[in-house]
Amino acid sequence: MQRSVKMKDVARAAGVSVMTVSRAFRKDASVRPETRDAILKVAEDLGYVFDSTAANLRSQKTDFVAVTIPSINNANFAETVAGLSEVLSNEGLQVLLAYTNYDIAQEERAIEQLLRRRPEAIVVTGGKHTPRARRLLEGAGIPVVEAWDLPADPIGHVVGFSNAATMEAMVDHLVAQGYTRIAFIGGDADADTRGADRRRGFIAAMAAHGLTCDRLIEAGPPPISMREGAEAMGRLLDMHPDTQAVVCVSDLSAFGALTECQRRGLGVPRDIAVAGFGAYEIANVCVPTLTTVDPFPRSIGEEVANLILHALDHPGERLIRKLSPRLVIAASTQVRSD
Amino acid sequence: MQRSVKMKDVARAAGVSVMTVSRAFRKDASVRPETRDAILKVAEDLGYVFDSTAANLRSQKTDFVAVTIPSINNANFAETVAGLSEVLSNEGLQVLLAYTNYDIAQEERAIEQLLRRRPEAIVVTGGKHTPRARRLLEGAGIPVVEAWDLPADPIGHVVGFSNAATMEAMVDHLVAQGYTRIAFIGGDADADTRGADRRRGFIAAMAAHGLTCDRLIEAGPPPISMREGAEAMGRLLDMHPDTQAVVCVSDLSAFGALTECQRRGLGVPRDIAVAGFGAYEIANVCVPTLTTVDPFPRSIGEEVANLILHALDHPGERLIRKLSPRLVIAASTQVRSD
DNA sequence: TTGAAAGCGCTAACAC
DNA sequence: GTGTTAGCGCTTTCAA
Repeated sequence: MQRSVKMKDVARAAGVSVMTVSRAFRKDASVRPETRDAILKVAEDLGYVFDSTAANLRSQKTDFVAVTIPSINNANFAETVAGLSEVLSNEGLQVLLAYTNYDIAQEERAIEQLLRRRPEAIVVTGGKHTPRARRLLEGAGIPVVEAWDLPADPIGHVVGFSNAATMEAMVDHLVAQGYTRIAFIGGDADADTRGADRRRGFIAAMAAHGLTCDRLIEAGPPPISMREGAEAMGRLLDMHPDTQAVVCVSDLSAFGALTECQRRGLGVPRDIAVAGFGAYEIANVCVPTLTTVDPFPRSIGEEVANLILHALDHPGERLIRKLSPRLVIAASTQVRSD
Repeated sequence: MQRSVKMKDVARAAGVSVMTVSRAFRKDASVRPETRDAILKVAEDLGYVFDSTAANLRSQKTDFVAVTIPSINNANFAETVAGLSEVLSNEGLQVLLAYTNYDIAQEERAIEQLLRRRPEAIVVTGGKHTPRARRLLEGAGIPVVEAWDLPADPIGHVVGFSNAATMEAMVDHLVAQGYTRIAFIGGDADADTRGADRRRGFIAAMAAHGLTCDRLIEAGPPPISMREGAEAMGRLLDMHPDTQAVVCVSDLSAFGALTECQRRGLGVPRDIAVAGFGAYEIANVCVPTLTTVDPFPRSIGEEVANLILHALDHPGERLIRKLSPRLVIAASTQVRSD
């Protein structure tokens, strides 16, 4: 089969002008239906594949939406991207994805590369960026969406929630269950900004209840794995054996912590309560089920997509969509009453 | 900041021709170092962002590598994409990702859309495609890689392994442990071809040992979740309470099955052995740790990337890279000897 | 509904 | 090391 069959070749074979072939490939253009069918058949027979690169240049439209996420290997961000892709692909838009590895310097590089592709809009995870990244986004001339966070000084649109505030509800719940010696397991404070916000929220919520906050365990650089969660739990139990409850920065580390309790013969929640964040599937399947926070990651993606579609039609508007994660109370933090 | 600052504007501001600006943006081009630095500074000050769409058209190079995966929300495929992206991005190549939802009709549409973007190479997961998808790939005139499988009739290059063969080692191990009444939990036979291959391999391996294969549990359309694994395990235990071991199509369903045993008060491996596939992190963290098969998903991605880099320099060669997954024996299938 | 001419913003090719 | 000319494969624009 031929490489580089062009519109011109299809046009010649179909006995029409290139412009008519061009129209035949656009669903909204006016071409006689029989002409279109004939052209598409000829194109298929010749093995013609439409060349977007040329169309993009001439029409100054790429139908790309650029997205940065910290890591592809994270069920929450993957869900967001899945929701985003699904909505956008129905509108003929394609996601162009880049990873930042939880590093704003890498984010800056990713943003620069992505903007060169001339996307219609760009979505970044989180609200902390290098000054240059911020400048690039501000000057891009396209809708910018910051997701998964509520930046104090947004660049453009926002679809997110307060990571810190989710910890209030969590600590309130634990205190209501009678726990007072509560620990937090999380990553390095500065790298994963959403995790750091949760830690900050945890500390604030403990203070609001007049509780001391002397059990903050560092589990290393993000993302915190199950194994790191288990190791951190081991250190916590060694240092503070009288801990009554532990909040983990994610369900993955929480599950790791849970297994460490299993290995040590500690009952959850009988001897110690464990909670996570993210409403990963495992939280709902493991034994006991894990108390967690559901940030509705797929909805975030869908909301971002809908916001972009709206913003492309209504330039100038700035939309802030504040979402409300839900505390999901499960067996791992509930005092049994039997 | 200005939208649509072009090379021409940078050239004028820097007092050089556009061609010199063009050269300044290519690391290999010959420009006087001082000239380049001056140009890049002027460009940054003007807020110029290089336009790939124009460069791509003129140079007939996009630096895209197209990739289809069944689902983004799968740690194994995510690892493959991560390995692929990392190696390719070092060479200035960017991954353009599309999802198929384990559906070859959707794969065909994804391939068509991806080829319109004129990628330098295309990677598809698996070796089963619609006739038209196959024709598109064959006629694309770029390196084609089928990954995660060993197709009987490859389109181009291959980086994969025999999913069926992995089950031989698994069944051999279980039989060596003394198990004979062994079940398989998997998805619908036709959708997830890799899962179907594992089931086929399981059946063949059982036959090779002279064992009957009357415990094949259908857990629904792929991907099989933890929850579906748990439900399938429930059905298995209800129908065949004397089952001694169960092989699950993935670690996620295996973990679900494990939790179902926990809920029913069955000891693993004391009362029943459980094994999975994929070497997901959970297999190495849960209690007991799960016997599984490690297909080295990140290596698959890295191998694919290296193969593509080689193929771009050596057209005409056809490379078949056959990988060997490793059986990882863990606590969940080992008869305790204490 | 269809066609002809012009050009999107870069870079290949060649000249100096 | 730098500049000039032409053109990548489409779509915009205008005309019929």
